Amino acid sequence: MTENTQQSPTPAGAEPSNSAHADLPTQYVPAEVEEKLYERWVERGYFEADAKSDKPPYTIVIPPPNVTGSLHLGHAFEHTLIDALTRRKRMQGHETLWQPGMDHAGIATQNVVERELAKEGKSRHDLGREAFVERVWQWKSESGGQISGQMRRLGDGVAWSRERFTMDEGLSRAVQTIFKRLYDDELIYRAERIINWCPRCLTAISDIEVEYADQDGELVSIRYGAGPEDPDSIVVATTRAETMLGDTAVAVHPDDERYAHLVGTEIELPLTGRRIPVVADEHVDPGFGTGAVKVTPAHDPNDFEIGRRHDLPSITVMDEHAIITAHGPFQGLDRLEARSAVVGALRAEGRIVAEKRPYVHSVGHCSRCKTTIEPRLSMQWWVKVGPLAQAAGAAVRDGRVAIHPKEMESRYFGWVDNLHDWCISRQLWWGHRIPIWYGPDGETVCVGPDEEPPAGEGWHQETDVLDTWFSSGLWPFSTLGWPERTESLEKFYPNSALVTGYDILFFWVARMMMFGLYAMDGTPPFSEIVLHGMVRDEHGKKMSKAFGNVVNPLDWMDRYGSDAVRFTLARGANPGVDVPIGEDWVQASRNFANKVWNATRFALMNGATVEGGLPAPEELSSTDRWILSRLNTVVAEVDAYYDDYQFAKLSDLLYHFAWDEVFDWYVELSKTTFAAGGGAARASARVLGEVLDTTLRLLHPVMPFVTETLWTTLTGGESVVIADWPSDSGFRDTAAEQEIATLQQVITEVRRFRADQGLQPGQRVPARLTLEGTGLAVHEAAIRSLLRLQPAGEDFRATASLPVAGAKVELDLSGAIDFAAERKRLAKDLAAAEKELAQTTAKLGNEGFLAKAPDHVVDGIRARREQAEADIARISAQLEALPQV
RNA sequence: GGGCGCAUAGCUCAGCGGUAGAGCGCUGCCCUUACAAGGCAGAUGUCGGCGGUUCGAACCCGUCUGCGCCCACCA
Repeated sequence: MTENTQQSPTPAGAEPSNSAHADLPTQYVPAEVEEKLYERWVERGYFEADAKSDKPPYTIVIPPPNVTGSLHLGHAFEHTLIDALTRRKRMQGHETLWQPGMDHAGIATQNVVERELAKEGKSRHDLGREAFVERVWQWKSESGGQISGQMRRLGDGVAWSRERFTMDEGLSRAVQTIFKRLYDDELIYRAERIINWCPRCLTAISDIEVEYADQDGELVSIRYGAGPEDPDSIVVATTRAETMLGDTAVAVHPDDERYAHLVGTEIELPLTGRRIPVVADEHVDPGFGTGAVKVTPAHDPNDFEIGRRHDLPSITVMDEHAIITAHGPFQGLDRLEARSAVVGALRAEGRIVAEKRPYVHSVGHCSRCKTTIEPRLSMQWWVKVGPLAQAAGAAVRDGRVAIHPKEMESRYFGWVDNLHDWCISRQLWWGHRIPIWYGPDGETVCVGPDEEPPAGEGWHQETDVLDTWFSSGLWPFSTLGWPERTESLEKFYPNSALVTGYDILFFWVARMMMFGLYAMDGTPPFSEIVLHGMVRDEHGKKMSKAFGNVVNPLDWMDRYGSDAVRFTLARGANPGVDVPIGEDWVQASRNFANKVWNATRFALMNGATVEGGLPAPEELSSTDRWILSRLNTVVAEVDAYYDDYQFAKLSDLLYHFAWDEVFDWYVELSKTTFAAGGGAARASARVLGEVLDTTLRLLHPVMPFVTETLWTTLTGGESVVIADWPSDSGFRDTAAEQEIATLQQVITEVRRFRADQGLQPGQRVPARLTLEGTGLAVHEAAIRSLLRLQPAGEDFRATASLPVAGAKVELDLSGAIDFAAERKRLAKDLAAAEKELAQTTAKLGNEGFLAKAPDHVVDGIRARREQAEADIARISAQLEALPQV
């Protein structure tokens, strides 16, 4: 962009000036303006939020991206929505905060840095904890900038001065504070349980970090007992044969008569020489398999519960790498090697009585590295979620928090109502270290943020860190300074809306609800939860590296501009539904941006202005009144869509209003007015200025860059970022709307005729217009211009007559006309109209319909019948007007 | 095993009780002095199948088929 965006506007009443558009090239080139505009916005502080402001607050926090990552189209999509919401609210006069920041993303980040180390042939253990963490910080400082750079490219209007990181000192303090409070309230505790263990990441993970997938396995049935001849042997089935090394019982249902005599006895566990008890437990389904279950308390969550009920020992047979530790021939084998080795050994003993393979069952995998999860008995820290989850459910049930789209509520309730305690400890080095200190005599002390850890011999801090979602759960208030009661916290908490993908409803949203309600004395963290879908490719397929359909948004932004990418994403954003996106569609959006650009250029060339008040309606042409009436309707509709988070609807509406109505009709109709000059031209120039000014402001939240360039050029205003959001003036002119609709009908019909006749679009045709009684007389010049009609000369000889909507257009086609084709076409139209007439007449003769249908429907049918009658008359007249061949 | 959702034009999707829509794609004509990244005109659908409710169903109910997603201690 050049300096002239800062020029003062065309003076009121001046002749159309060419100065403003002089430097606007004929095509919009995003790369030339976007970066400069963004830097200007930031320099001027438009995106900063003032806690002291007396404007009403509007707050949205960024779903913090992983520091090590880079933005993908999903982020671009999410940011487009958030940015659009906040930009609109800013224009509406709110003190707007779009809180930026990033997440330390515990496991994910640690994995990335470990991979880097692996390239150097090192492991984190070679560095040691301290050096490793230092290395991660270094990595963070290198890659964190990448994301903010991408956000700038996107045009994200975030308050950069407030950028936060979940491992910041302040946020760490928030973590420590809430941990301490939860601990003191006995909502955090330590317990030994079966947890989901990732043998690759070497840490516990929570239930929702496990992804289940159907997988082929082998179900083997094993005879426990003295041997095949033993009448009291019991057959059990398993897909994880290696765990039998840790079996400490066989369980049967208490009512199962087949096994009743064995309950309380002991049975031989093959391969081990051990004898294990047979217990009766309700959990066993007597109808499944043989009705008997092997029990491995140390390696299966169900078995753990059974073991607890029957006071069974737990025998751990695998280490943290899932290598067999049990003494014997299997020691040192990996779990899969052990599985086949155990089955082989059992088979050799004749103890395998049945095998079923493939046997499809659901297997859990680490969501971070896809390694098969190994249930493992271990000591971990837990959040007792009962009371927290109940409050989180209640806040939505009683309407304090709304979920959009509403269908997602059932998922939310299903989760918070059936939540198991949350395992929050991770055996990682990157993260918030749990503020617990253990004493020499087994004491446990939770250390608050301002407290000194216990000193002295034998005290040491817990080595585990917290689940990364523990800190992101505090994000809506930790970023505002909590636990301090800062001005920002007072001003911007609760947040207004929370915009994020439905995929992290449980991971993040539910946790924020729980922590927000708990930490902020029952005030939910936000009042609206807006869940968007996932970005997919143009065929609706998930984007993934494996499919090779991953798109780098920067690539598209480079080629088509940020506005095009944003507009495409917004236009696909139906609530809660996945959004497919393809390059063709981005091109279409780029074309739209270019269209807006050129329409504004045209307007400027014709003196469009925003100076002075709008002329009174009675001083305006019906064309002007029509577009102003439509404009205000659109303003109201866009507002309604925004309030309902209907981004696709509002984008589509603006696209069609701008392109179809303003550019293709209003601008075209106004060309003759501008050409004629005078008062009417000045009035239209003012109206066009008004329409563009408003349309650009309406478009700005979804297309910030092109609208900024054009709006400042058009209005001379400082920036559309801080312009007022348009409001519906209430002006409506249905008569003008009707008149223009008729005008459009006439023009379309004649154009159709011309096209059917093979007349070249630019070819001038002598014509006589009869417009009396149609109300269209004032539009004669425009009609002639749009239809390329010349005045009828002395030798005028009409060869085609088109009566349309009461108007009559006689064309002198000098014999070039294809009457047969036209007759055929009109006959087809006539048949359609007659069918319509028959249908509507039948309907109006239906007593049930008349009795039960609402008035407006009946009136609608009447109108259709009248229209059909009119069409028949019109087409008949056209047919008659055709010369007989 | 439980729950939710989706099947509408070639593709991707709106519409969710009263004449079947959009974008892209497609066909024809045009560089009509803002824009060919454009203009004008046009073609295209037994709204997944079968029943039912209704004066009227793409829309409501039932059912079948095919997909997708979420949840679950599927030994």
